[in-house]
Amino acid sequence: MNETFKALADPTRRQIIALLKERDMTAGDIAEHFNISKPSISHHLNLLKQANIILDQRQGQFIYYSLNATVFQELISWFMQLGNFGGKEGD
Amino acid sequence: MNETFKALADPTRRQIIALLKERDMTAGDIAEHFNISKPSISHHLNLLKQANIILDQRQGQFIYYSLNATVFQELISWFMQLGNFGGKEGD
DNA sequence: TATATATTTAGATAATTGACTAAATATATA
DNA sequence: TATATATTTAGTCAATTATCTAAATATATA
Repeated sequence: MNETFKALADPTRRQIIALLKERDMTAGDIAEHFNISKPSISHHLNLLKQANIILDQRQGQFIYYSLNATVFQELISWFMQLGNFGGKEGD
Repeated sequence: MNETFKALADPTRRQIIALLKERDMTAGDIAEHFNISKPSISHHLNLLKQANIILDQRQGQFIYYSLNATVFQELISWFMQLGNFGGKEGD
């Protein structure tokens, strides 16, 4: 869980997540949306992968990245249990 | 939003959140649950406060900290829109 | 006022992190 | 095999962060 939160604690990585929400993309496609070097993007992708937030799948020369919805479900659960959201209001 | 995610990206701070989920506590009460110095705890509390995750309220010599549920609602929304969770399964 | 308790602020330091360039690896194709 | 493209790995460096001790501030009370 710590890896996951740390992975989310960076604006570039959250932007990558936002991009992957729209469609699966290659590392190169993703890199083109930023002003930072490809190795740096690769590093961010790696952290997101370690955190289980994204999945990768090689297709020939390309590696396609996609979101792993499962992790977001878990995160939502984590937040839900904090606030007793949506539950019974009885004290 | 970045401040919020960064505040969550630390195990000590998430443990503080877990403690405050149970009941409001003074800075000293919180510090007793950890093996780190009070100034360090104070620093973590400050980051959580900046991130709007906790609220503080002085009562005499003591400062009581409590969770700010509003922020968690916002975070849940953030995650929800990523995965189209719980929505229409069409497409 | 003087003293005790609760907490924060200041300043220093070691560890972590995000960025870079250069080099390596994997695949496709001539 | 040789070459081109896509991506990662390695190594370095500056900025950020978590921690500490010492000192300052705020409140309560004798």
